[in-house]
Amino acid sequence: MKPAGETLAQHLGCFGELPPEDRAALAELKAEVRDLPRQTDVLRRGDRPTHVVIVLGGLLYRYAVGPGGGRQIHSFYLPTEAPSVESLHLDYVDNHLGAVVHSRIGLFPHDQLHRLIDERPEIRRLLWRQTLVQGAIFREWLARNSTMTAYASLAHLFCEMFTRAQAAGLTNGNSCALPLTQGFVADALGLTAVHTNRTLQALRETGAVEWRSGRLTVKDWPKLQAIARFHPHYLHLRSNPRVRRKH
Amino acid sequence: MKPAGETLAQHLGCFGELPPEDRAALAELKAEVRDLPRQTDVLRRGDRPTHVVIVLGGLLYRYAVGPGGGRQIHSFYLPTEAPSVESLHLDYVDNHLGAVVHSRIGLFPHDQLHRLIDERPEIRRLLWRQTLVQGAIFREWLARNSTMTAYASLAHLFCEMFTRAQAAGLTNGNSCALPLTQGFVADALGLTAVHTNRTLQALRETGAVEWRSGRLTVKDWPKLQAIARFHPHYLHLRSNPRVRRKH
DNA sequence: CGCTCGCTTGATCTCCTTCAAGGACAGTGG
DNA sequence: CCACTGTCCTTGAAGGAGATCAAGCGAGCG
Repeated sequence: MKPAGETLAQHLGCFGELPPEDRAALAELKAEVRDLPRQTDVLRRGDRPTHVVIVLGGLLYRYAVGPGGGRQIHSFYLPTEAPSVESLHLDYVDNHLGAVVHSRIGLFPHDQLHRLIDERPEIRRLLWRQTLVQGAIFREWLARNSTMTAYASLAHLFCEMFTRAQAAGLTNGNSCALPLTQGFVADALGLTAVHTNRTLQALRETGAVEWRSGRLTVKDWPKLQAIARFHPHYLHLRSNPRVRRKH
Repeated sequence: MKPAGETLAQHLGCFGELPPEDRAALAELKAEVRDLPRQTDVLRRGDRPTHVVIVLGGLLYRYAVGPGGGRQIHSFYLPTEAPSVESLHLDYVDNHLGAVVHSRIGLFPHDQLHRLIDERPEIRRLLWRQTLVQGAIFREWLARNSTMTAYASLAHLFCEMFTRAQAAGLTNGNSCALPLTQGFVADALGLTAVHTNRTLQALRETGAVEWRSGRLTVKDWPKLQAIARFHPHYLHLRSNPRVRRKH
């Protein structure tokens, strides 16, 4: 497997130009690699992390648990993505980070990253930007869960995950791994598992998308995108042919 | 009125210690001050701003307009707050920023702030942190709008706005200005104006809170907080007596 | 004085929840 | 090899939170 530092460089490269020296500096980062069994947490609310997490394999998710035991999932994290860069500048984390399925993560010590941030403005710029894109995703999820029907919401989630998988180089033709259960999706969309199931069936019948046994297959992207009203500008990806930036 | 640079310093001070030199450096920032009539926009989706906005008076809001014309409000911005710090590192903004009521804003040129960011690590840290706290607020709104009832959601919004007003030094005893219409609140909570109205009446009847003609009065904070299940940790405010951080 | 904007109320409809239960499948232990 | 168990998916029926449609009212304002 590629060293974790290179993976981080690849991820940051999704958001902007990264000079070769900076890329090399990232590649030299030492990361502790750790395996996470499914349904275990890396970070819990209130923790004061000393490392930044990068996903090397599997699937992570960020979530909060409400007083009634209800779980709100804030985001899913594919391999190459970095879910906790923000911990560099917040003294405690305000939600949980766990593994959906058995996963492998890398841990970069804060001090190493802070050194790079101090010395290399481009790395700083892209790390910062990465946290801002996270914020943009949260806003999009807010709008989606607040205003869209279950039907469109589900399609939207599929569009986003597929687009991000594409940016991460994880797609295989028109399909990618998405090892979630319907319960996880329900908690991301703010629905019940029952209704998610029924909505999924409706989506399947359109023939636009298939999602079975942990694998997502986009059979008709324009149709799926139309159902979801999906526009990837909020992901701030560069060099994705599908992304048309407004100038 | 206090110079805009000092206001920015005050705001950043809500999130962490700011050395006197840094505070002085901020205070020397030159800002263009501008008046905004109500219901006008400062930034529109796709813009490439050259300045960072700070609210000096009135009330701003960040929003997106869906394909069906539906408006999702992502946040409100009180005086002293800075809604567009993220534009320093994103090349285009992905939603609109407008004035709810007649407002006054300050505009800091990007290059001036970039200079401070390069030269003053503490300012950089707090500016970055400010953007991360924004992200935390979006996550909280996501969870609120996705999982809470209209009744609790409305209470939650009141709790948040009052707490933020307190941090900004804008409260007067147990009340603060909140010059919104019910339609704005509805679009923030993902409800209709009609249902917002009915929910508001239910909240009024509890005697916990009053919100009339643009002024919010918290008559029973513990009760309101209990209804909303409000915990301010996500605001990452320091030195707010009400904030109990988990260690 | 009339007009617009925002608040309020009523009646009906629907999307989603809740509760309940059956079935498919994998892992485990006898 | 086969019961046993848990997890996930699926389906049905009933109930509720909030949407939608429609209309009246009050206050600020040109």
